[in-house]
Amino acid sequence: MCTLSLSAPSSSSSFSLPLLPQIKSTNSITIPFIFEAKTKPNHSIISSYSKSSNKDVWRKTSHDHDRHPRKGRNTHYLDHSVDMDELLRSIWETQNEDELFAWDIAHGLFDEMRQRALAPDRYTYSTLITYFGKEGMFDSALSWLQQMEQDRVSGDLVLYSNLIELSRKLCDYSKAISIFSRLKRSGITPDLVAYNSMINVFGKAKLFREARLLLKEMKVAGVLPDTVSYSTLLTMYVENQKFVEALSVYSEMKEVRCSLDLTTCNIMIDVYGQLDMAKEADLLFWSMRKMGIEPNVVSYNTLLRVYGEAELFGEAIHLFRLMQRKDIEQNAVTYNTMIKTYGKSLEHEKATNLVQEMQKRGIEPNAITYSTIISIWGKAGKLDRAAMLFQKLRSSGVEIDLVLYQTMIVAYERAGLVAHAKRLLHELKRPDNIPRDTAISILAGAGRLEEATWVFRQACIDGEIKDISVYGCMINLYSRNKKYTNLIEVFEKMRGAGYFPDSNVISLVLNAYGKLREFDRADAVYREMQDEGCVFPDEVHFQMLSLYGARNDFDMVETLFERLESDLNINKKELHLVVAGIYERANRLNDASRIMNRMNDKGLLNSRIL
DNA sequence: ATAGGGTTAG
Repeated sequence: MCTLSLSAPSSSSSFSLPLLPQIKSTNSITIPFIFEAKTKPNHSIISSYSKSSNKDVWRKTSHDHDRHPRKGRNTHYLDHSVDMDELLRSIWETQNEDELFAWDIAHGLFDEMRQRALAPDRYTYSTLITYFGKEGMFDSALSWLQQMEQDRVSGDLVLYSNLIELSRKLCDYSKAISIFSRLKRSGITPDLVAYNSMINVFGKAKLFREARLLLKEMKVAGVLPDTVSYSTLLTMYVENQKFVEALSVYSEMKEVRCSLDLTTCNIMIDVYGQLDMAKEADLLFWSMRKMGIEPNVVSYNTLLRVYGEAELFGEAIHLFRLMQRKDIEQNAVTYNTMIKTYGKSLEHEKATNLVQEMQKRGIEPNAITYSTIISIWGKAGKLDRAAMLFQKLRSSGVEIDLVLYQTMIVAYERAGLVAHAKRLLHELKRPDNIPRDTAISILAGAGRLEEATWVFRQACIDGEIKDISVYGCMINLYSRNKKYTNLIEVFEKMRGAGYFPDSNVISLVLNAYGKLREFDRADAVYREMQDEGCVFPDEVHFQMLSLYGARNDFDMVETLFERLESDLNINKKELHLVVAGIYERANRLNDASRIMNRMNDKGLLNSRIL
């Protein structure tokens, strides 16, 4: 389990770095022991204790060696960062429960290297950053990056790629983009995998244009996009329901003779299905073998869903049983899909039977199975059965996730049992059996302002917010309810925890600052995020323009307008319309028409921008 | 010397 560093780390007196967690003095005894243990590069000592997560064992053994902590130690191992790497690995293998402990040791080593005039090189930093990052101690990892840049040690592709991957896994896409721009600024050419990661990041950040532009950039940089590049792009469009765009990417792929593979086919079967092109989906599936691609369980499951959604119930059940006859792997997804299809064809008994069948075959039903069947039973008027299952799941300790809860609430509401629905919502306030993150997301999603606020505050105090999306949920909730002060409070907590806001959050935050007439702070956030290398969708820039307009700061409107006008990525027509609109609202009609004329002069009226 | 990317079910 990763532990996230959630509190804003404060600087410690012994080191000059910003962003450092405070070092607990009680841990200091452990550092000498690490030095002792590695007196000779003797990994066995460390690894033998690394099996134990009990720090007392460490201390006891340290004592057994009966040496003075800071005397007579031999630190040859510090000459090479490989040893450092090995050492850190050992430390982390102890699964130690305290991140400050790890930080303490790493810093002790680092300090030691400095004292011995051993210059930390990029491998030292790479090791530190990778390990802190992998442990989810992202702020610590970044502060090492800062230290590295201060030391004028240049990072390399591996290091930056690691950081990008880390941000991606934490869903901190703005940060990933920021690191990517840092990478390029330091003169490194990303390779194919790095580019593909970034296509994914831009997609997740919903920066569609930037993702597509990356393909062009790759070609310029001499890195040819491959099947993964294209399928990443396809996925981006699919995730955002832009199926027509996906089709166009697919045809471009074939145009440039980029080869198809299993994943691409699976994605495209899905796309055809979503576009109600079941026939094409069917055709693609059954021609895969001719292309030398063996369909896998994902291909089957996807086609199964396409059949179901097209109400081709005969085909669906036929395919489902064909898989069994031909001994093709079936999994929970297969069953869940088929159960859903039976729900659609109003055969809820058959759906119920399938739940039993999967259990008999050792395929464990999961939260999706349960919420599917609860929903089916609810619609079939078997609410008692649904409620009983839900109760049983809760008492059996199965993790109740967000959708499962909501399904049951919706089932109650459908049946007119509003009191029951309310009771469930109320229970979320007592987080005995539900993770706080989950509870907050449900409460916020259900628009329960007070309950969500209460649980969120508690969870912050207890340091239980582990998921960046929780902040987004709360910010959305406050925005919907025009609680701008609360919104800013959440935003500040989010920044304090080291997270970067995504474009949606930025946009809501700028809006909130605008409503509170805190224009300077809006401006500061906008600049800060840009300095960090964040890329904004056009809307965010336009919003900032509007804020300057609302403050009657037309100098800033003009300055930003000029800058955006020279930015190739901005939609120029919309930019002019937005600025003209700002002047119009301020009753500066001369300026408005000046902007409109400028637009017409440039022939932007009918131009298509990317 | 160090690593890393894309697909299915509520």
